[in-house]
Amino acid sequence: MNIGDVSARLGLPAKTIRYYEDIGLIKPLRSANGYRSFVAADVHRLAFLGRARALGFTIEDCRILMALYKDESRASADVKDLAKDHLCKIEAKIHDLQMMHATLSELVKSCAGDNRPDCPILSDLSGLSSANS
Amino acid sequence: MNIGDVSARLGLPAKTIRYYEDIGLIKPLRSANGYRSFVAADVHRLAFLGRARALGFTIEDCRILMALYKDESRASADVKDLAKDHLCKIEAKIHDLQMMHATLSELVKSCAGDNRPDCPILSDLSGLSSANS
DNA sequence: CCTTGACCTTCCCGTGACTGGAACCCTCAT
DNA sequence: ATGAGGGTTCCAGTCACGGGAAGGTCAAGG
Repeated sequence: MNIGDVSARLGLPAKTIRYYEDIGLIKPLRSANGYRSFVAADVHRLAFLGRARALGFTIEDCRILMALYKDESRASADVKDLAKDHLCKIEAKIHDLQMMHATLSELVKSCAGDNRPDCPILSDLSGLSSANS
Repeated sequence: MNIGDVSARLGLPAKTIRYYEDIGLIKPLRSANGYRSFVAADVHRLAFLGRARALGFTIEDCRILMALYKDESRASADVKDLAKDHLCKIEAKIHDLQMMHATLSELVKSCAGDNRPDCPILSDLSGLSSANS
């Protein structure tokens, strides 16, 4: 299989696949013409990568996860710890975003949104702690 | 005021302040010795920037927001539109993260986390759609 | 006067995970 | 022969800074 076929089958951009080879995550063989030649195992690794990335794991996490996957004597605790760690980071990000969302949606709600210049959003950003309530 | 004072007062790293000057967000004067010399207006702009960035606005959004702030004939609708747009992006990110969180926490929950190798997390990543239920 | 240490300056490289684009090669059909 | 549609490499850019080197400046202490 050429890179285009793999790309279409997995929904991963060819650029991304080349990048993954660059950083050593996959090592596809080459055809006589220099084209990358992907076998089933390569496709499987790429699919694994795609799913792990879709869950938000970093590339380095993926490297570790694939090593654990290959290691038949792994402890599932190691995998779980990695996943829990990642889960914490996700939770932290959600929390941060929810804080922003709360503040910003308050401001948006309180802004008239007409053609007059008065704007509580700008007032807040400029440091005027809405002293009109 | 020197950069260190401003940095301490606003909680913005000096590096960040220099970067903001680099990209034209602020234009502090220089003392005879070449040091940046911040006046109240600069500090105010930086504080504005700090708050906007804390709400997750991009630098380019900040540029627009500061222009709107300076423009006394602005329409608050323009500000509100920008903020609503940003709010949508935040909501999208939260949504994505919550999807990841849901999937991943299910997987974590179903993983024994002991010293045996069997691991539903790896099974899922490898493409085995948990066919044991 | 000299030194020390805390500031400040510029400049360049690195981050993460790609994406875009240029310049070129390979293959097949017309 | 020529064009379309693959593929290849390499370089630069993204975003918002952070790290660190090499060097100038300033106030205090010996």
